[in-house]
Amino acid sequence: MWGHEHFRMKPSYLSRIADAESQIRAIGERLTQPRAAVLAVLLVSDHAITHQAVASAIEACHAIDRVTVYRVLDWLVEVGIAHRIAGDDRIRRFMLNRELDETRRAHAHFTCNHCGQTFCLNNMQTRLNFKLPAGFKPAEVDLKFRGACAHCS
Amino acid sequence: MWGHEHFRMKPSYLSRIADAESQIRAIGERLTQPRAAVLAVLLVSDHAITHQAVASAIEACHAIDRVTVYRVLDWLVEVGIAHRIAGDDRIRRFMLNRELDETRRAHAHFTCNHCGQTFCLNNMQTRLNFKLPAGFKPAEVDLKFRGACAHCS
DNA sequence: CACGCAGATGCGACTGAATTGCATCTGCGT
DNA sequence: ACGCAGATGCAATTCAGTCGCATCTGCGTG
Repeated sequence: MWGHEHFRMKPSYLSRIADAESQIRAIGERLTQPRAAVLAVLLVSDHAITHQAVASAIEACHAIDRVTVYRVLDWLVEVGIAHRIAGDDRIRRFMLNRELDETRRAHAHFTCNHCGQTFCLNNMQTRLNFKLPAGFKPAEVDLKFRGACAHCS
Repeated sequence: MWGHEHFRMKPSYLSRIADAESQIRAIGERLTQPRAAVLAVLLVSDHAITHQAVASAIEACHAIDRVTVYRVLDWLVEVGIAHRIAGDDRIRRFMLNRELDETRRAHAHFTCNHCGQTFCLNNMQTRLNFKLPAGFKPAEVDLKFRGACAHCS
């Protein structure tokens, strides 16, 4: 039920290395091979993936250190290219930001109880009118669904 | 900034041991000393607390095994007395269910970026009208806020 | 009230995600 | 081509949570 994180990830991320490189250059950050590889892996994934999945995908082609993958993922979050999702299983998943400033605004994620995948619902039409207790000032909102995804239901 | 999980927890949970015991008996479950102690700790906490915080609170009075605390917390969730909150820091926090059937319905939590505490906003008036992509069938909804809490803002 | 046992506890060892320290290497501006 | 700030690789470590197993105990039964 779990553990098949990448079955909907295209066979290779190599085709997107060039895209990744130009995206990194575009924001004026230092371009390195690990950074391009990690970003390329995220580019070909349509759902949030774990550090493990990223590392495995790259290791199929190049040797790369696990720690470097951790650091590059953190860096991608830092520079605003990707965001991190804290799962109930204590494993962090990463996904590209499709919209500008997505990190600071409201997120919506859907985790499938069957295939275990986490999707990012950025195109969702949501209006939540909440009334927080007095004094509570939210900076970020994270809306998380659990259930059956479109492929498993 | 982090690490002071219990500053708003009353000095001792011992005054609530009796309450805890009767609550456990009321649901027809086996009453043991660790179960009463863990439940009593949750009873005196107004926010979600970690396994660590529960264990420390009890160890100040009785000796108790870390693993037992884990098992009792899981058991409390299982029987519907408490619920678990997955934090961004990969640490699970536990809190009593104030309303019946709270576990299955929508949750709302607020994590303060200043004091690190997680509050349960069960009295929140929220109506979220969301339109998920076709085929996605949510079973649970979890709404998480991050920002400044009433005491830190 | 003693007995028996299912199930709870205690203890030690283990897992696996994530982090840290440090030596080495490399992208990139000069 | 050169130099160095910052990125990488590697080994060791941390820490929440889990597992296996021996022992103990709550509680129903005779």
